[in-house]
Amino acid sequence: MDDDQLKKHFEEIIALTNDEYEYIRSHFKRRIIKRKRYLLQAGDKVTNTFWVKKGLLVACYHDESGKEHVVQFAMENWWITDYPAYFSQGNATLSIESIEDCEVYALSFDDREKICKEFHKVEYFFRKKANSGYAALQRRMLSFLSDDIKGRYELLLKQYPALLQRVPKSIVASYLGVSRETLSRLH
Amino acid sequence: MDDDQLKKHFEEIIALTNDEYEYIRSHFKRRIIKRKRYLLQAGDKVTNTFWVKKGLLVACYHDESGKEHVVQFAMENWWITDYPAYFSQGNATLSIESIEDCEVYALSFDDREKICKEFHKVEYFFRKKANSGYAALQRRMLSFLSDDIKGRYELLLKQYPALLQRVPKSIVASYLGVSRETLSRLH
DNA sequence: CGCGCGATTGAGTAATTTCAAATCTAGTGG
DNA sequence: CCACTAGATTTGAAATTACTCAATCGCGCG
Repeated sequence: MDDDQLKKHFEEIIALTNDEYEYIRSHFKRRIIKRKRYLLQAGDKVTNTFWVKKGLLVACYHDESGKEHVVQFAMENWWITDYPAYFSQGNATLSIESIEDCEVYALSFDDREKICKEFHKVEYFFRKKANSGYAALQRRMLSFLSDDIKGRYELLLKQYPALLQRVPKSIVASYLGVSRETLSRLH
Repeated sequence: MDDDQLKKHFEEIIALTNDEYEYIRSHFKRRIIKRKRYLLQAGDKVTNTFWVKKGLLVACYHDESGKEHVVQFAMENWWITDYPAYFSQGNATLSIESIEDCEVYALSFDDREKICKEFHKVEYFFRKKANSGYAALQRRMLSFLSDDIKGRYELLLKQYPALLQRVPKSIVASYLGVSRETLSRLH
């Protein structure tokens, strides 16, 4: 019914027997969404985090004036949700929108805590994920502090060249914290 | 010889027997540093993360032009290191400097992994810490994307009022990503 | 062919930076 | 108690950068 891409994803960090994997897998709910749909909307209670099997999504914040600010991308094998809301089991500040048709696997907060309790190595897996996510976000933060727009764009280009092929420039601009016109004038 | 502030810190998240705590505690090395000293310098191999018992420090990046960019603060009960370098056991891009006289406890990467392996609940503790750190950093990132300088300053003021009493404004300005002159002109 | 969306370009405006100078403040020694 | 100094903060003015708004361009698709 489904290939073992999720299994491979876990096995990049921890070893799993088939039984263990099947058990873990049973806590995920498959979700198919079309391009340009909301997986999560600001205000919703955030119960799930999503592992992306296929497709591309963005987490963004809509400010009072209606402007959209891109907080996070997620493509294949990345995880996405409104983390501050997820961890505190509160309501979303962010929205998550699909840029392409997507296949994602939802894992609820409670189930995540449950499988972390049940398997020490799953706890380890998510600790490692959290650590690398933090490191990546800190690099982005540092780039905001010390690079000009061109430098930020080039870092993104270097780190995720594939992403820029798939995301409209206006959304890239928002991720970089500049207007689309300014991004367009870089060269 | 030392009070149990570190124990209390762990016990905000997990329960520990005295023996367990003493064992965990034995992996930390106490380090005293005076104001305006480097705990870590760019280029050093990063082996430790530091829990702050007393004092205040900043992690900052010195760019080619010599400008200083503040990536992180740490005061009592916070943790600080150059995380990207620590997790990859590489060399520091950041420096860590004390703003006040400090007492910190160093935990090496290897020891951290060791006690995480030995105690499931310690793994849990550090996963929770990583999660809340990530959420906080994402809030800061979002503030950079969607707030103007005044908004960013007010958020910092709201979240960490005590911090602003202890940190020179020029360093706060750097943390906010603006020149000290601009911060000074806010009112 | 024409529509619609994304990307680019132009021009004027607003915000921030830089550099320089002035002011304030806490600590020190007379 | 006062003068002095070093460091931090504030203020001023010019230069730079990015923004906004508007118009145009380019391209894929019905």
